[in-house]
Amino acid sequence: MDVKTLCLGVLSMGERSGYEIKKTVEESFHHFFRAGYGSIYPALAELERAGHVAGREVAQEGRPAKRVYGITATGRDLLGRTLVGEEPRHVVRSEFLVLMYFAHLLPAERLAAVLDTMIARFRDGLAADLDHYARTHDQLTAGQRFALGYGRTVVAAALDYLERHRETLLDEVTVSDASGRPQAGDALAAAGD
Amino acid sequence: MDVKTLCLGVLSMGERSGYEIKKTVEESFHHFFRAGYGSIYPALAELERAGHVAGREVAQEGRPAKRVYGITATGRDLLGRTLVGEEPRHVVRSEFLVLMYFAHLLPAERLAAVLDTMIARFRDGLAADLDHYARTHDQLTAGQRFALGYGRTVVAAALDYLERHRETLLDEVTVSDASGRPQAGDALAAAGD
DNA sequence: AGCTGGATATATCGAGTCGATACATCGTGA
DNA sequence: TCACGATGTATCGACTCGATATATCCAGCT
Repeated sequence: MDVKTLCLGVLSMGERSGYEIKKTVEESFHHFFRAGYGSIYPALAELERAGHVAGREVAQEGRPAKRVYGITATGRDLLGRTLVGEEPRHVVRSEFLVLMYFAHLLPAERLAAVLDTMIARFRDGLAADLDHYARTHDQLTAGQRFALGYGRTVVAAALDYLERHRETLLDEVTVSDASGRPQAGDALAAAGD
Repeated sequence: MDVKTLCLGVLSMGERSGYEIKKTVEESFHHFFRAGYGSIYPALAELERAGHVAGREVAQEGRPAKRVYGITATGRDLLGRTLVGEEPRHVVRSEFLVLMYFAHLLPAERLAAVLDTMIARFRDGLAADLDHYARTHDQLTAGQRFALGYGRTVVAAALDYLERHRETLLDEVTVSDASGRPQAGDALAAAGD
């Protein structure tokens, strides 16, 4: 599934501009999908060229004019066929966990800082999520509640893991650093070659 | 962090060919990172050009010759600096959850099939993971145990959520379909193309 | 009055990634 | 013998990401 399909899906819930599509994705798909303008605008252009969406200019007072897109009948058809036809992918790409995998190459302060950053990020994300859910949950479909609930559950589990293993990891890494193995900070300081 | 850094990291654990790097990533980073040949081979070529890794041909009997790379001193230095300097990203891209978000556009059988596919995938992944962990856990560093444990915990939480909400979602979607709203399967059957 | 920062809005470019594919060698089992 | 799968290197097009440019308007500060 590419951003084209995502746009069709969002537009199936109502007319939106490119900017507003990105806002919707950020709010509703926060935990499991993202899309930048560099993907959205070309996708919209291609969809319009193919007749799956129709755009029209909308003047606004107090802010720039926008181009609002609506999904067409063929667009709805394409969306249905794409959702049925593609196998469901689910990919995690975590540079954070790669960093943790190589924790023994990091200075202890850096390790602690990274851990704290992620804990804060997950906490904030969860709070924003809960807030968004509370404001909208009575208008959501079963599928929307399911997807949002999944994200919330998984992030909560991740946060819990981080909080419960932070100290242990920090201790173990410090101990093994102290036991003779050189740490990256040292190597760096000595690296003068 | 790009695949170049990933390669340096893997090579810091020992010499490997491009093919073997991919194997290592699949085994050890299964839950949180992946890299294809289309990224690994160019990364290796660029790293060698810059002097961060050194490659040599190794003949093998009974299988094709391979080109094995080892990390150099400047490579180790670059790895340390990169791991310290980059902010930790963590991105999930789940077409599966987008699909669930739009569950009301899916025929019930398709929805059930997608759910079952994901449950099976997570179950298998978890089993392979447990197996890999059991075979290697006494040689792992604290950071490696932490990263692997994170992956295991999060996948287990996801699997649990899926198993506990599968029936509910299926019921709710079926009910709302029956209550008059047309479903994608109908639209598709009527579309005649 | 003037200036800055931030939200709204569209658009593009280069760098990097992904998935598919091509090619080649060798062992194993039908 | 012959297809298949594992090992191995390599590349190409399509797509995505992140940064950046441009522009308008409001709110708040000096």
